[in-house]
Amino acid sequence: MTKSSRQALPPKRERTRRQLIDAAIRVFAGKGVANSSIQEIAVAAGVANGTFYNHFPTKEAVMEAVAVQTARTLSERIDESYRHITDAAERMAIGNRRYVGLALDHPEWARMMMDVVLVSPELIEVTASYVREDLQLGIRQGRFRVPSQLAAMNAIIGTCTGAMRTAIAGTVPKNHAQATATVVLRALGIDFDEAAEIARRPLPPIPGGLVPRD
Amino acid sequence: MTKSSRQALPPKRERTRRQLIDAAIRVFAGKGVANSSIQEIAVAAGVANGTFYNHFPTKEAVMEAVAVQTARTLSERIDESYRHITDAAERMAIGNRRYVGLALDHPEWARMMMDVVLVSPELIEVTASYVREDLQLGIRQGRFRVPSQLAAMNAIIGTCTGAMRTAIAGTVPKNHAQATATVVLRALGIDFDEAAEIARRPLPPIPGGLVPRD
Amino acid sequence: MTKSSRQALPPKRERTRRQLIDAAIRVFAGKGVANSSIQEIAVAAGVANGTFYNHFPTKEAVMEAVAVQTARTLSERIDESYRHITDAAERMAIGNRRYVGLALDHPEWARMMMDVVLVSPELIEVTASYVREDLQLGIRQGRFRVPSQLAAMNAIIGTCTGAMRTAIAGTVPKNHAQATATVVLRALGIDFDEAAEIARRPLPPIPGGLVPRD
Amino acid sequence: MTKSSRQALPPKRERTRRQLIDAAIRVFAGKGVANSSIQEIAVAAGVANGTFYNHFPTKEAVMEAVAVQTARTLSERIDESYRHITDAAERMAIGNRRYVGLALDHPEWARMMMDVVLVSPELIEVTASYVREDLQLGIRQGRFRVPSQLAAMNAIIGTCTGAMRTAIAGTVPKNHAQATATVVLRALGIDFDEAAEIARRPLPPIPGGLVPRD
DNA sequence: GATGAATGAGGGTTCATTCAT
DNA sequence: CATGAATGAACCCTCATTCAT
Repeated sequence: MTKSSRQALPPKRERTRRQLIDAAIRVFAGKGVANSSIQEIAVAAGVANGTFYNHFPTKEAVMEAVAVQTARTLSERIDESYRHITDAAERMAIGNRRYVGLALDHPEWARMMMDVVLVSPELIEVTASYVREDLQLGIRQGRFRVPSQLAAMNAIIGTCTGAMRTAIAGTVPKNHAQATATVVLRALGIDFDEAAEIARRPLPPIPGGLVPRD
Repeated sequence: MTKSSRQALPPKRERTRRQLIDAAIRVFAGKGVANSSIQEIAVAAGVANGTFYNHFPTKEAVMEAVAVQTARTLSERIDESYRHITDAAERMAIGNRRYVGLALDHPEWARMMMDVVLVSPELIEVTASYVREDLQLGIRQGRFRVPSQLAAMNAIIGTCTGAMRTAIAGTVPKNHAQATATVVLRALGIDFDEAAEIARRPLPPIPGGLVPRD
Repeated sequence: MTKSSRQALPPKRERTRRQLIDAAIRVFAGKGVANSSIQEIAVAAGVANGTFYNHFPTKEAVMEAVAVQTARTLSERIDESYRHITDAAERMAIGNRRYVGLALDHPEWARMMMDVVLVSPELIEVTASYVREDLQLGIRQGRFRVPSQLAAMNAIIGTCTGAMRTAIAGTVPKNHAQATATVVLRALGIDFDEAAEIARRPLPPIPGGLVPRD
Repeated sequence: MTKSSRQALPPKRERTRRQLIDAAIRVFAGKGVANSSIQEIAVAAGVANGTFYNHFPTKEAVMEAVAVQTARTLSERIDESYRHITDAAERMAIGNRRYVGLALDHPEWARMMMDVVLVSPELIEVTASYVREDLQLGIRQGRFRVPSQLAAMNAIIGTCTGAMRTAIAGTVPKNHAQATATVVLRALGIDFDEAAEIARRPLPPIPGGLVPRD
């Protein structure tokens, strides 16, 4: 077959797969992961329900794909936006505020992410790996002092997760994202005034926005 | 008839209700809340499925009952065990370690609690109210310094939740509970060495154990 | 016990029975016979559901009681209101208009009656017996001429039933009851102008109203 | 493949739908609409219960399909059989007798039809529209004189319905259909002797019989 | 008689998954 | 590969009915 001889990846199959993932994201965001059926995803993707199974063996599989794509996209964009920052504390404060801000600006999106993570907890590792690098950087820099890496990771992710949840749930104070970042920095050993100051620094811009299309 | 002359309430209904709640706890602990059906709960309680509906209109209703009973029992026992402690920091460190310890000692139980909370997030308030009192006590005592109460609550609960989740998921370092308490105290403004020291103090005993029957 | 020594009928049992029938009427009128449960009737009657079975062996039994009481009450009141009318045609026109008027004034009531009749068609005989007497009277008087009594009964009851149904369903012309009575009289052999005139004559008053309480 | 090259529509879906409708007709005729379950219909159709829901969202939906198909078939066959008759009175008398005859010859069928109509009364309109045309034709021809079209329609349909019901219920006189038609004609203003004569005229034949297969 | 908790058959509905076309 | 009809297990929930108190 002569098919596009230039591009190695067969484009048709890949496109359908992407349609399904995108559709899943929309459906999950709209009705929550638990209330979404495969049929709805197929309809939203504009394909027959049987087609789903040519790409994903099960619902969890598509959730995993959604989680991976979402987390990867998010992490990459955030990471890129502060590539020039070298202080681990500041990097941490930026990352934390990004996630809380996501929950404030796109609550359904954030809810979907957290839903997905709940079902396949190992997927949090995609995000966690970025966080861990900054944590380890801070430790190497002597900026952070923690009793154990695991406890520190739990503190960072748990605090942010909690902050996102309250942000999604309803009204939060104006300084929610800053306060969250401040608390995290303190948990990592930065003292109060400096933590608060770092958490107030302006966020670097993100060229294409944080959330792809929507 | 001599029946308990003091308590007038017909015991039958209440007993069945209790059977159902207990059965729900067992079933939830065994297969997770999401995978548990009402029929299974009824069977586990040794009653007909229709009986369930004489007591709870829906699965969420029984989950609420489970959550309330669980959280209340737990909170009360923990609270009672450190009634004599006046330092908010120490109180906090005890409470935190209790919950992490629960996840280490009774992972299915802990998993069940977290499942239930996820479905009806408002139920976390039962536990949170105890936490909040210690937080406010610490603030009044000048022990804690936080950028916002909400952020602090998120840090406490989020960090502990994360620690419980990792404890449930698999292997954690021996000092997991201590490290978690230390990090939380640091997030609240206690400095490292003191936080670590407080988190190492022995836990007061709990007379009847933390988890009722099992 | 001295119980009312005067009244022969034990009043308690009879009162409960009546409560149940009245409650059934209310519930049936409110939600339709098919959607009404025995439990609802018991609750509406203010008794325990088990009590129902001390009075009626089954749902149909209470429906029958409802139908008999309703039809009897209605028929008796209507009959009494035109006891002084001797012309069978006029009697017929009054009866027809009463029923159509019932559907116009108390649609839920009428709907309930028709529901009940549908489930136990033999109960229509309670009402039909009154109609039949007027039909036979008219035949004896030489006012009516019909090919068969059965066909005539079907015409009278069928036409009124249809008129009631359309009345319940929605908008009908102002003269609906009159037009219905006119058509029936014509089916029985009265010529147009006289039929129309008879159907326009004023209805005799009904002292206590047609429908008991409501 | 030679498949029917003319009709492009995929035949599978339509065939299953038809199976379901036919099965519903059989089941409804056998046990009454109210006592028929969707599962029974599915079994009778030889498909899985879930398949039902690929075609009808609810029991009422299949009832509607049944009613429409039944009423349409019936009306069309009857209509066609007297296409050559121009006198509205005779047309009316034929139609009336057809329906009463249906109840006499195929009581379960007739019962099913009436059951279905009871649940979705708007479906009677399919049949009523044919009746209405003859009524209006008669009025234009000066054959009929009625106080209101609605009352006349109620008389026609109500009388026939009643006659069908008594026919289904049990014994009726030999001239039942004729007597019914006579009474209806009289309600519409035809005088007795002519009405009786018209109602006695022979019925035009119906080529394939009135009821399809059974 | 009245009570009301318990029963359990039965019905409606969903949905992940299969498979012939 | 895509299609989409069919499948059937599993679930939720209702409610007439029973029965010990």
